[in-house]
Amino acid sequence: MGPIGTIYPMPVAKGTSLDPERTRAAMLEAASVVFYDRGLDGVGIAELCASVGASKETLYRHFGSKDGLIAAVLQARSDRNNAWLRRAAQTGGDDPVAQLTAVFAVLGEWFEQPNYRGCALVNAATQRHFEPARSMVVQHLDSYQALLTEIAAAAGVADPDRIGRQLLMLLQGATVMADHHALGRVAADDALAAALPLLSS
Amino acid sequence: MGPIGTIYPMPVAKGTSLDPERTRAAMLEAASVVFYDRGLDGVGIAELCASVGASKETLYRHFGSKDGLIAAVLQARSDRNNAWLRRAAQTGGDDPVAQLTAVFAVLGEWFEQPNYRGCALVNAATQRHFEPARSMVVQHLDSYQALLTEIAAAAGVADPDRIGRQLLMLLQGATVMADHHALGRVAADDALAAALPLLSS
DNA sequence: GCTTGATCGAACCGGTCGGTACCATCGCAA
DNA sequence: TTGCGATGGTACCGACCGGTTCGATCAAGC
Repeated sequence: MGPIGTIYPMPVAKGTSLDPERTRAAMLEAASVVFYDRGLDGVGIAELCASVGASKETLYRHFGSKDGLIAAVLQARSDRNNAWLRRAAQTGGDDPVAQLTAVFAVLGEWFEQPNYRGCALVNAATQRHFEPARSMVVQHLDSYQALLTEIAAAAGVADPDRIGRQLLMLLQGATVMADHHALGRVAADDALAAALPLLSS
Repeated sequence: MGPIGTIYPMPVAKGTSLDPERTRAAMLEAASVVFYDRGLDGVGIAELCASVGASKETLYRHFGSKDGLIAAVLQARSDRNNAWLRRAAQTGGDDPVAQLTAVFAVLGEWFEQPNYRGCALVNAATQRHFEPARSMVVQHLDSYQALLTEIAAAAGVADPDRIGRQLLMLLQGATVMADHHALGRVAADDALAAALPLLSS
């Protein structure tokens, strides 16, 4: 594993303020990419700061600690992924089947990206045993489950909560298999095929 | 996280040979427990050796390196888990439905164990990026998938490979959800309920 | 009894990492 | 022009970790 490519080339030299928020966002984005790709413990603070052309002091002023940075990264990932899925579901209009199909369609696109490494939240909870990660992954999965339960309820199933859990199982199972096997879009297609009958129960 | 409890109290003092194989097995067992509970990087060689009353030199003579120890631990885990599932499936006799029901029944028991932390192989591949873990988790999932595909084929489904993948998705999804939520046996029951219709397709 | 091999315990080494401190620098506002 | 706040760069610290080495110890076989 080589060093990180410079994502946000800070143009100016030493004491430029530029914009604290932009610096913070650049750190967040770089950390998000590299933590996802190489793991939470696979990259040090020094290398991360060097990749964005910032100093460690600046990072610690913005995030307080590495755990603080990790928490911010995971929160941003969770928010973005949830927005992706909900926006996809909205493209399905009022039809629950179309909503679910759209959700698994974007999952399939995600699975085929070359840098796909599974769910960042679940991975983080596995890699680190500090509490923020544990609670954030639970909250993250709850958000997914809420969306799937809404779809199930709209389809008029007998037990929306149960169907929501089963749909989330298929989603998470496909996420894992697409990571370790090179299934790509096939994983999403298989999951959708197994999921659709659940909406008619 | 306190120190590791002594699992295999070496009774004798210094130069006892006792049995090299027993010493090796004790190290393997202790490492398996603590790696699963606290993560591959969450415990050091020194603490691990102290917990079994062995010296680092002995560990390195048996396993060569920490990665060698990890590989041995993962191989043992994979073999044991596969044996569990296959033995469970055999209790279902010739009935594919009974076989699948038995498989998810043992999964449910596993999920409810207080030290349950998800699939050790998948977790390991997430925590470390060295190749043995990557290839071993693929082989591990392939073994699961082979069993499930056999069951699907015995049920006479149209596309056993596809059904096998879908069953594995449910299994892995339940494994993840039982870890992060406190679902326990419910996860296995939900997964089985979603899996059974797949055998009639 | 002597040799051989396995073992423990402890010291040691080189490297890495998270985090802190200090200073020179720069933009910007007064 | 002056001062202030944010910054980059660098050195540093203490802790931990994987791995090696060495001497002392003990059991077993010849």
